[in-house]
Amino acid sequence: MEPEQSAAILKQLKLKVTPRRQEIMNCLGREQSYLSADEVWERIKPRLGSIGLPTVYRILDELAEAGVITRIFLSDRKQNYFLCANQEGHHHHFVCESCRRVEDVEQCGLEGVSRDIARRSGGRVTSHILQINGICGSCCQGHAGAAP
Amino acid sequence: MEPEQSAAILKQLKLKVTPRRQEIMNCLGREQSYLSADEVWERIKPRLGSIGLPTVYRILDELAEAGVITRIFLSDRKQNYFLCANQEGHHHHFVCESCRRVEDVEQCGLEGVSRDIARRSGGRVTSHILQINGICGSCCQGHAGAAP
DNA sequence: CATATAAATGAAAGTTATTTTTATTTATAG
DNA sequence: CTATAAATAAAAATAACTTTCATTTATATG
Repeated sequence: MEPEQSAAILKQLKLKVTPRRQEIMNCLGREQSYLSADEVWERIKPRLGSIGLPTVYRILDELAEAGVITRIFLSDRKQNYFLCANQEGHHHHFVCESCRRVEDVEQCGLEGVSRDIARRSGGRVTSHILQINGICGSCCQGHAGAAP
Repeated sequence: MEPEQSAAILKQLKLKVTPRRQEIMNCLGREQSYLSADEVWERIKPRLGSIGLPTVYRILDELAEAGVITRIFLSDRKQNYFLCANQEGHHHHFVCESCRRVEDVEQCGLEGVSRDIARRSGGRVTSHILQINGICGSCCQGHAGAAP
């Protein structure tokens, strides 16, 4: 992720463009997989001299609330975050349980569900969580049958 | 949930049929909304005389892993659990952000996604998380516009 | 450019959900 | 009934995450 892009995203969110925020976005943007708050911290510390862990938590939470980064749900309770190169258009993610790589899943098909809920019960849909888990192509080939 | 049903479910999972496990399933089965481990603990303590909190955590985790109960994802990091009366057929849940009630969502439409991933990248889908959040019908009517 | 101000961050301490460990108890197969 | 493997209690530990408040910094405005 280019510095200009992260700056633009932050400005759009009415957040100040600070080195910490940009560095966190750059760090996640370099990865094709998700990272925990702790992992982000370890990676950006040398680049910034120093940064407090609460700052990392705060920024990750802000960006996730704003929808810039995606929370990845795993069986351990830790929160993990992924910054998708594709910042446009509603889509979801396929998460490889073996190598942690995240791929886009274009198909969503939840517009129909929202309509159904509204029609059936008079309710209103505000958000949804969709995450596909599995073994990615290269992991399937690399060690066929090694899936958990 | 009837005692016979919980016993049958536990036997099918090769888990011992213990009073603690049954009481936890009964407790969740009585609710139309999700509960945290702590809430389950408070509710079953008087019925069992005493039970340790780690036991509650262990049993909830077992049942969730087995797919008998569903983890509900909220913005606070706490784990919450829901036991669906409908134990047959693949489906998902609509969670009311206002009253915590959980309703079934029959439509899923993820079979196509699995096929797509397999075709496009050679990957394999093992599971998926889908949760619809919103305001349920009665909350919408009860206090129209009171949604967060 | 200078500066006022609201937002952002650091540092340290605190909170709490969740887990681990080990000894004891209990469900169940035979 | 009895053996045994699984389940539970109790207490302590862990670690993810938050809070607080003093200090610093980005940025709007003159």
